[in-house]
Amino acid sequence: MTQAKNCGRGYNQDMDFANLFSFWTALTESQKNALSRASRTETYRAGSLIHRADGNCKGVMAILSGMLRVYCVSEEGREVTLYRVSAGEVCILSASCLMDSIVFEVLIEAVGDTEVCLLPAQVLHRIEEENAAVGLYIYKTAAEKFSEVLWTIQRILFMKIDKRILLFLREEAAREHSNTVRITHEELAKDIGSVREVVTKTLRYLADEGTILLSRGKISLL
Amino acid sequence: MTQAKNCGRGYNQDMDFANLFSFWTALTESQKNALSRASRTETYRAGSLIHRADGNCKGVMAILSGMLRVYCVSEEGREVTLYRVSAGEVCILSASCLMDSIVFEVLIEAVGDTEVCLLPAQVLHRIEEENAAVGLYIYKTAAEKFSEVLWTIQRILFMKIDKRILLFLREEAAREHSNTVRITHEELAKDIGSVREVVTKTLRYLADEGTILLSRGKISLL
DNA sequence: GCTACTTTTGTAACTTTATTACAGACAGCA
DNA sequence: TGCTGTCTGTAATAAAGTTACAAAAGTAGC
Repeated sequence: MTQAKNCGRGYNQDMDFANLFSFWTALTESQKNALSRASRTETYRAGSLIHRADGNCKGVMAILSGMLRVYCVSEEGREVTLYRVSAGEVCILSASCLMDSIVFEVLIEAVGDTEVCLLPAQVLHRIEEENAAVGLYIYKTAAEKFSEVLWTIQRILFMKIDKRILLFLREEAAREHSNTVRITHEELAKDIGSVREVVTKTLRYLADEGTILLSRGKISLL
Repeated sequence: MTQAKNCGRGYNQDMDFANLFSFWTALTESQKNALSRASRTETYRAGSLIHRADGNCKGVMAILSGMLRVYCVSEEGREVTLYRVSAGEVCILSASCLMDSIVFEVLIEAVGDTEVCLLPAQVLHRIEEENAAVGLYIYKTAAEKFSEVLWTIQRILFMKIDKRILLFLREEAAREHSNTVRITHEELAKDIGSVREVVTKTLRYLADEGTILLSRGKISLL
């Protein structure tokens, strides 16, 4: 029914889109057609920058495979990860230009090689003016993400470094169904909003204590 | 036309509401009537708590006079101010229960004696189901506030304490059209996300340097 | 295998900020 | 005037971030 030039190749593409984007069912047929025709898959190399702080932005993207990292940077280059977006989830801040009178100073990069289904900002913007459900979806999804970010921030502000590290490792372990997490101290530092040297020292302390086991590029929970 | 039992007593109450709440014009007559009848003014004493972290919440409130402070607290009781809401502005996080699948761990207190026009959550929730503009307004306003919060957080994470203090003082001075700010070190510490002792020391340094002038309960910019 | 190179980890000295603890200064009021 | 509570000052210590450098582990080319 709806025709996607680039995004998805299933028998029932309408259902594919509906699974990726929860506002899909609120669209008219012609809106669905316009969006699915404008949609396209994009592939990003590990480490490549998808979104900068300046005005222009790509649009709403559903992650098909891989992972994105949304983070902010200080003038000196210190990074703090706000959250990650994994396969099956939607990245909304890559559509920040659709939210007027709001400017987010955030960057988005691909963690591993990442494939997304992109709904371009331009087309979404046009449809938003016809259909209030689109605007509602965008702002609601953004607000949801921000509530997550607030939790992350509260951890950084109030929790001591050793607890933050352990909490992060346990969450990662649970997500990957393994008690070994493949990550460098540098990455871990960015994820918990700290710096590499402090993370290294704290990890060493936790290892001496017998809580974790360290090896190059990976950490095992005991 | 619309009848407000408690909120406002002007000749043209419809216009009053429209000035306070930008979604007002998108409502039907009966919705306006229902809301304005359910609305009420509430007065809070300086320092009183308006919103806790738990589930229940009051609703959307426009500040008529005074000021609210939205902040979060650590387990040990350390407070960090996220933002303030002044007369003429709208407090949206006091309606957090209207945003489903979102939980904000924030508190709201009255800074000075404060008078608000409250649109109760219950009634708003009913109207939201009939009129998409209400939901859009709520989530959009929340997203806007969060973008402000993100700036505040970035300051706390990346900016040194002396710059943060001076920036805050200059903003306060501009807002009050006076280069003397009435505030205690304790309050200032909460506002910039630090602690009183550090603020006292830094202020002393700035005073010795000749940038500011200190006296009990107030700080003057030179 | 050996060497050159990159990435990752380790460590130490130092700075900044937070925590803990206590004391003095000031203002209002009984 | 003295009492009381709030506000400010200070110091010792702990936690975290910064700067600087080096060792260890992995990778690629020969």
